[in-house]
Amino acid sequence: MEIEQTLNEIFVKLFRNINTIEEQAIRTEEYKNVTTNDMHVIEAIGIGSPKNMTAVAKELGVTTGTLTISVNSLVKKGLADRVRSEEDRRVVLVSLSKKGVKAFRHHQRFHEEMIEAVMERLTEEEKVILEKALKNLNRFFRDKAAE
Amino acid sequence: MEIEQTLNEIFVKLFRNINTIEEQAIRTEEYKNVTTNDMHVIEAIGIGSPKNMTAVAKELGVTTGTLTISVNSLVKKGLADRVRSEEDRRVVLVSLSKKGVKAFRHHQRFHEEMIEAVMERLTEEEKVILEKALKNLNRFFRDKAAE
DNA sequence: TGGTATTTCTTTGAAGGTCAAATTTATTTT
DNA sequence: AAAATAAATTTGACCTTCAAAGAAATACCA
Repeated sequence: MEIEQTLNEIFVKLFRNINTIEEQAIRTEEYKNVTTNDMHVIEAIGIGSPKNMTAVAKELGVTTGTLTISVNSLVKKGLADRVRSEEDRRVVLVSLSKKGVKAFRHHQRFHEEMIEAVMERLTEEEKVILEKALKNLNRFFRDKAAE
Repeated sequence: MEIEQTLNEIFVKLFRNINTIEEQAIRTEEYKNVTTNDMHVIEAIGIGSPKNMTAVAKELGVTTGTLTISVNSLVKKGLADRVRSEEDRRVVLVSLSKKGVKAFRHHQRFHEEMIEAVMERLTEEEKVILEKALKNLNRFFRDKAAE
């Protein structure tokens, strides 16, 4: 009972504030004008080879129309480059600029820190249990989404 | 290494999709026009005695201007009632309507289901470990917010 | 008491993010 | 070549948010 209560409180806080929390982590001096959405799009573009709009939109689960607007923002801020494909001139390829890659790595560090914080003072055995619980959570979300 | 990787993937998904996930859970036939934000405000108003705008805004971490707009939406949808206080006529008291209370309980069930899903196949000992990890996460967020 | 300050809430203006539907441009199919 | 399909952008509408300004009521104090 006690634990269910604690879990519930944590989830409520998490759901309610997750955007704000992440936003605060992102908006340091250097990345003052980078929004959470910008950062999510940066993550989805990634540091590999350029991707077309449809692929990125699909990964993010947004329409391409929405992604167009997001990428406009990134390009305006100098975080991403947008190039028409030579093979198929309908296709637009997006990739991170130098500055974008830097932002990507910065955000990766935030994730790493978060994971370290969660793992803090957990033994290997305990980590395995945590993983199991989180996989349950993931499955719950997948099932919910499929409903 | 393996576990860190899994955790990272789960967190990325969680951060990116948490709103969508919750939205999908909320928007069943009966609550088609209830947004995630509506639901968060409903949670903050709660089923106890009426609350004034400032208190609810503070709990949600938004400005009172924002809350005014949110409450407009709830009132328009018949989910909340808004009454001027008799003691202090500057104060506006908001409370859930019958329909609002019903929505509140509906969302509570979503939380319960989620927690059940996470707890699935965890022993009591394992639950304690999960709680420990989530408290770490909570502390991390609190520290980040305070920075 | 009467005027100033403070408090509570709402309004306004601006900016992001989102979608569905319409449009444009390019490629594929027939 | 014409029609169908595909990729991306544009448009119009809605929701959420904030900061700043405004309105109304209460508190303070001289």
